[in-house]
Amino acid sequence: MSPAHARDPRGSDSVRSQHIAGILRDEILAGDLKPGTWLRQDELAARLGASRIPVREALRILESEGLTESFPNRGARVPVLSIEDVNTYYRMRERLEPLTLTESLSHLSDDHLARLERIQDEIENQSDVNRFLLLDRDFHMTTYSGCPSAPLLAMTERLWNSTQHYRRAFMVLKDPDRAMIVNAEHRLILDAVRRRDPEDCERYLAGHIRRTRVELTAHPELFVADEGASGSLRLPERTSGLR
Amino acid sequence: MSPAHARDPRGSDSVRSQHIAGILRDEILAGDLKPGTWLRQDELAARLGASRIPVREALRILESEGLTESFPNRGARVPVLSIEDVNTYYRMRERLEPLTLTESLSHLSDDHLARLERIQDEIENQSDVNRFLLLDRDFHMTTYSGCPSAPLLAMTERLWNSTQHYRRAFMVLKDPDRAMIVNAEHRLILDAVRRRDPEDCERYLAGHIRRTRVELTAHPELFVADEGASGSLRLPERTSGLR
DNA sequence: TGCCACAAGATTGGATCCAATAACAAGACC
DNA sequence: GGTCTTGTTATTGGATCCAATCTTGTGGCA
Repeated sequence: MSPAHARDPRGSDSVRSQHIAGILRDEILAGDLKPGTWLRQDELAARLGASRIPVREALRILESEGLTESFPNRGARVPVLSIEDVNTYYRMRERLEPLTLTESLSHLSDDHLARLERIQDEIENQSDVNRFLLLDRDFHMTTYSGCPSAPLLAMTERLWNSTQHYRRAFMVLKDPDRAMIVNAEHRLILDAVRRRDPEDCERYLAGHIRRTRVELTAHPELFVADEGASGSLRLPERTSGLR
Repeated sequence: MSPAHARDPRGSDSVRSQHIAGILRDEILAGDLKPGTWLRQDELAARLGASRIPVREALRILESEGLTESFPNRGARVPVLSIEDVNTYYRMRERLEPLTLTESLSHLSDDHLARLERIQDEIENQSDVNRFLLLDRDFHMTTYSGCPSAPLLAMTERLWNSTQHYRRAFMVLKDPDRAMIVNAEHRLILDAVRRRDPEDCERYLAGHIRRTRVELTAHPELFVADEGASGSLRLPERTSGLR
């Protein structure tokens, strides 16, 4: 995965705000910017050598991807999720991603399958946490890559992005059996994909996500009460009523 | 539903960009701004009496809600959805909204139930298309209003917003049986909600959405090939690979 | 001591001006 | 005649400055 700020200058990154969004996206997903971190426009502008305008735009772009949240007159930060939030995100994933996968299924080429095989092989032959996170994401996204619906793909990616930090926090808790279980699940999914069997795809993918959710939410210590990062501040009350 | 631009000036609309976003949101959902319409920053700034900066921000806000889409150096427009897009949005709804409803179920008060009863009564005693669209949305959103998860609620609302225009276009095709069917479905959902029965809630809600999808996508004439509105322009190729 | 008013600093929001890019049209060259 | 090039115009993107808002610290007062 090439870092966004190293792409072809004539790509969509020729627009400064998208370039900045790419850098911040990488930093958030890599864990350099943790939940609760406030993203000051001044600071970012200085650090990235631009004015605050493209930084503002970038923060909006990231907000639309679920990677930041912003409060009027108060700024933007990396969202802090409660254990309930993460639980719900995973429940959403359990329902949505099987759809993404079945929509993708008939469009996957043999090249895709070969690539999946390679990725899974590598997953089984390494043990670095960050490497696993990258490969795992790559594995699933490759199974989804045939999905012809851009909105469905975007939503899927958004759900992954939003929970990335907690997935990482969970992974550092070593568990001797986990690798074996994950690999078994991946192999079953890969086999169902190879057979183009939508029912088994849904079954094993939903199971994979569900089991991860159950394990993840069994560790409440991964979720700080709320902002311990910087600035104690009353969060705006939740807009409950949908207007 | 009070129009956004008439809210308390000390509300979140005290920020100009959100005020503008509110106005445009209403205009898009009301059908005044149709799919394919380009949203020129200059024009909007002049019409709404502001500079282009808050307009830009507003367009980003709307983009994060799925109500507009923007292309670098080319501007923003109301998205034009193909019949496949709408089909997929509805499939997403079939999976997600039953979850929203079951999450909401245990938090719904008797007041909510009384309100649902009133809304459904009114739905059955009127025949105006726009009034129906408002009431129908109100009915479903009220059933969801107990959902404690803000992201899930936001995603649900987003899916509704994105397909609003096509729902309206469908409604103007008169069908003598439709009202009866919709009312029967709503009554079953309402009953299941009253009984706090998550299984029946899921069943009847999923059926309701699915039947609507099937009927809607049986009318390909509702979906123009692509932009017939203004400006023929090559759309940027879809970013297929998810990086 | 506890609490409210008020002022100073920090931070975001908005307006204006300028630069960069894209769509469009006219003309040169083959 | 067709295609490539080259200005022109419309439109978006970015920089700088100023205004509005929020946070925080200080002091008065009961």
